[in-house]
Amino acid sequence: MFSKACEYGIKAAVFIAARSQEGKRVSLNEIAGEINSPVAFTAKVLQQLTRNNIVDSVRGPAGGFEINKNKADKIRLSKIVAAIDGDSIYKGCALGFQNCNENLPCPLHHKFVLIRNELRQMLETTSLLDLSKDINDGVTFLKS
Amino acid sequence: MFSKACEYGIKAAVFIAARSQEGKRVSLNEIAGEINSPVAFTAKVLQQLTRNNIVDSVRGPAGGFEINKNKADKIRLSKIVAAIDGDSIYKGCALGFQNCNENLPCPLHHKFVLIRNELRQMLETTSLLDLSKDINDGVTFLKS
DNA sequence: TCTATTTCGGACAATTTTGTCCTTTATTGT
DNA sequence: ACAATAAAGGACAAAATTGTCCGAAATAGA
Repeated sequence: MFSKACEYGIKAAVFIAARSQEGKRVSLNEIAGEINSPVAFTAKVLQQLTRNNIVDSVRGPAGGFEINKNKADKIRLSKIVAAIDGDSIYKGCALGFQNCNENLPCPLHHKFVLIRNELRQMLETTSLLDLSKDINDGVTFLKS
Repeated sequence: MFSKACEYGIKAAVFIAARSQEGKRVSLNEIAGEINSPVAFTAKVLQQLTRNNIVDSVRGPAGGFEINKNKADKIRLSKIVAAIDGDSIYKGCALGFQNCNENLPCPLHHKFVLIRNELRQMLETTSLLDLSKDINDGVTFLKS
């Protein structure tokens, strides 16, 4: 479904958002520890999120990553996924055709339309605020 | 979503099923030409399908691949996907956790359950016969 | 200013996926 | 038996993804 990079990206963003809601900035090491990901690789993913203005980074002592408290509700999952994996998972053809559509449908086109739209809907309506609340309420988890 | 190998596998299986419904056996070269895939790589994918008893192969002159006319309605898309990519796309966690469930849900678990079930439902109910009919009726296509 | 901390960024390495080439094996027709 | 055809299978190559390492740049505090 999602690439490893994207999985880490989503987990990291959710964790950063959760801590940011509580007014706390988190470091790369904290993040990697919390989401159980390779530190250096996670750093690369975080760079992508930073360049895409999804998270803000601060260098130096007591630096780290954060997400503006008031912006978490405006950052949708689709933005994170698009920044790392592109939007083909929720916009593209199931069989990889570039120009699959109602007029030139692939064998799965009609069967897949509903699923893709539902996935798209989910990604485009779910915000980091939603997800971070669940984490802070202890009803969802970033580790197994 | 699906790997390239799986995309080729689905396309190839649909094409073989379509031709088999018309009593025709098809060669590797015909298949690769029809679905626009690299010949040698497609051969590997077809081997996987053959080993999994999804298609039958016949060597020698006038040989090729076929799918028993009466079995096409019993072969579900899920079987093909599972043979090539495994079942994690329609059974696994969106964030890659091995033990994500109602008791230990990842941040996306509840939002993803519906989508995954719908995908699973689609893959487990769609047969090669269904898909091959559309091809033979000229309402869906294997090439762009 | 100096040091410690932390992200940034480039280069590199390992692994997986994708793709190629060539030999072997089976089968058919002559 | 022989030649031609087509899949099977092994070895290898290229590309993409995942992951590591290390020095540079920025920043805060002493």
